[in-house]
Amino acid sequence: MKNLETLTYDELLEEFKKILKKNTLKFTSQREAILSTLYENPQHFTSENLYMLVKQKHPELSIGIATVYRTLSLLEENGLVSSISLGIQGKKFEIANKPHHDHLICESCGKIVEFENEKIEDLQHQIAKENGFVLTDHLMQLYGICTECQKEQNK
Amino acid sequence: MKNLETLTYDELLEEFKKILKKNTLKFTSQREAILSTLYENPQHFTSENLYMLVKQKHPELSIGIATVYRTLSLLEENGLVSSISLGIQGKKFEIANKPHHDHLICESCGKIVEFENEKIEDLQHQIAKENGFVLTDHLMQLYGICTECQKEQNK
DNA sequence: CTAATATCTGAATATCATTATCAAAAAGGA
DNA sequence: TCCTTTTTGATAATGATATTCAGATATTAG
Repeated sequence: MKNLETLTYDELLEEFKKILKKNTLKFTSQREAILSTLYENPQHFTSENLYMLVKQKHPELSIGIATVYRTLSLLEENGLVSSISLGIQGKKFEIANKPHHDHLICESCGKIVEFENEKIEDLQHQIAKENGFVLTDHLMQLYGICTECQKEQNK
Repeated sequence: MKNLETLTYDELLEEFKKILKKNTLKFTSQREAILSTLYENPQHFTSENLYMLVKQKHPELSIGIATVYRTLSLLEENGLVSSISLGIQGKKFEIANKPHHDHLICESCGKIVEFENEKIEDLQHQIAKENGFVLTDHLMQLYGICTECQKEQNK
């Protein structure tokens, strides 16, 4: 698979069709609507939020929440979408056509800032190695209070 | 509060009683059974696992799953217990009387190795600062395949 | 293009972990 | 000990996600 970071929507769509074909799955208008909505809105969505936006953007289609869940799982299994678990706030999804990054999350307003840090990645590999693990993935979330919410608290 | 890392069980119990008193809560045998089970078994428990172990260790007590959930929340709010969210595998709890650490998790067998790395912690604070955040907490989980499971796969 | 077949869909229902409710029991202060 | 408040376990409620199923749709062979 090409590096997802550089994909245009058409290329992403081709990637998706290739995956579908490989798994004997069908290309449907619901699946495309979900993919295009994710591509056009590179934010973090809950399943419910995405469901509502897809319905709004594609009023001509009938679409059910179950299809959104099914398609998100499919996309995530195949690396086109990534997710983060936010405890009480639930699970959020985003399109995976951007460089790897981690998340800095405001505990007050829920704002998510993306960042990436190569030094930390290197250290993570080193730690895994020291413990005899082959590293396959990682999750790093920093929690804090953003500038705006700090001001809010001082009022 | 004293540094939890150095606490004996009796000291931990005193800490707990102090917290209860401060919040006008009562010291009950169920609450003590949960705390002592966590102290004597410094592993990672799901609520369900802990519930079963407490029942087994204290057959003389009647104990309900709801009480386990309630007590874990209480302990976590007061820093005596910490938790990690493991996606599909659910939420796991452990007693917080050890140094801060993060987790390296085997995706094959579920084994959890604890580690701590000061350099990463420093970098995390730096990242938060660069983005105007005051850091309150963080979550770092490394996923991989442990030595044993690597051997297993090569059989 | 058409027919045949497998996959998909939405709606409804089921599931599973966690939380809320409530009446009876226990704790702890006077 | 008594009285008030909190706690408890059982059960019901909740909410997010998964499953079921019959009708709709996509793909493929011809």
